[in-house]
Amino acid sequence: MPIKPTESELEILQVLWQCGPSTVRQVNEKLSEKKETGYTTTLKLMQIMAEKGMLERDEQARSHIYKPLLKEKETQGHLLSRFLDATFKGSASSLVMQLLGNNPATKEELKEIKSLIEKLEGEQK
Amino acid sequence: MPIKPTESELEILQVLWQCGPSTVRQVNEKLSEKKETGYTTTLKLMQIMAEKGMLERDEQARSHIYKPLLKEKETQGHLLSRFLDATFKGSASSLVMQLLGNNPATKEELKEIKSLIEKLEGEQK
DNA sequence: ATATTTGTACGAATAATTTCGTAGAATGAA
DNA sequence: TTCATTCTACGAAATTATTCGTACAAATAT
Repeated sequence: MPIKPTESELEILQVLWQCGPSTVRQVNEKLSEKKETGYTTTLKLMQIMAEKGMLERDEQARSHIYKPLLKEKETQGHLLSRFLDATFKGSASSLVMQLLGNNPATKEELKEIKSLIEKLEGEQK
Repeated sequence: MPIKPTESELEILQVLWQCGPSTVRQVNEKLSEKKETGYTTTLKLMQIMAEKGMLERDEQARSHIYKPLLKEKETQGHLLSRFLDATFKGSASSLVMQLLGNNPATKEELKEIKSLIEKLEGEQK
């Protein structure tokens, strides 16, 4: 059973994936751009995540440096597949319909997706 | 801010969307197919959902009949857009890539999606 | 050297969600 | 009638997630 990060944990992972290994302060600063967040709150969360095996920390320096042990794509994949089941009863096409129908995608995104589909159709034969 | 059903609440909504207005027992029976669930647990949840305005209940008969006040598509849309932001930083195309890359879709699904994209590309111009 | 700042540790308060036990009313069967 | 079953109501325990205060060690500045 793959690890399921909570919402707050995911926010932290996003920062680490984007910025690379970071200190609590750096992560907290980044999170604070979006929303009010206490330093010790972020600290505690990251400590818990380390305990859970989501993060690894380097205690060499006084400010510990954390890095993600979960891979971005892989985690997105797990979360997506859970979400797909819970919300769309597993129907990928309903999800995509809903997605493209509502959230207007850019022309580039559409082209990108289309070419992926064509590639898949090719493979499938 | 749209209402955000919790996971358990969503499971109940799914049953009601699929089966139409139902009693607690009917919902509980349906849920039990998938996983162990106590009757009073389901009852309590549905009562709370009614308080929150997610369900409406008809108290005419002794067994109250509940029906969803949230629309399926609409709710899926809200949940999806939250999920998209939280997990894919809002990038619809990454989500679709991940989705089609992993969960193999059928030929029909792919065709369906492709024609939707072509329609959208047409509109956009 | 002493005061200020910056860091970790950690317990515990708070909040949100889920589960369950028990009471008692209504219904149905023996 | 009397007993068993099927409901709702509801409080409260159990669980999970989030937030925060305080203590104190290390580093830095005055």
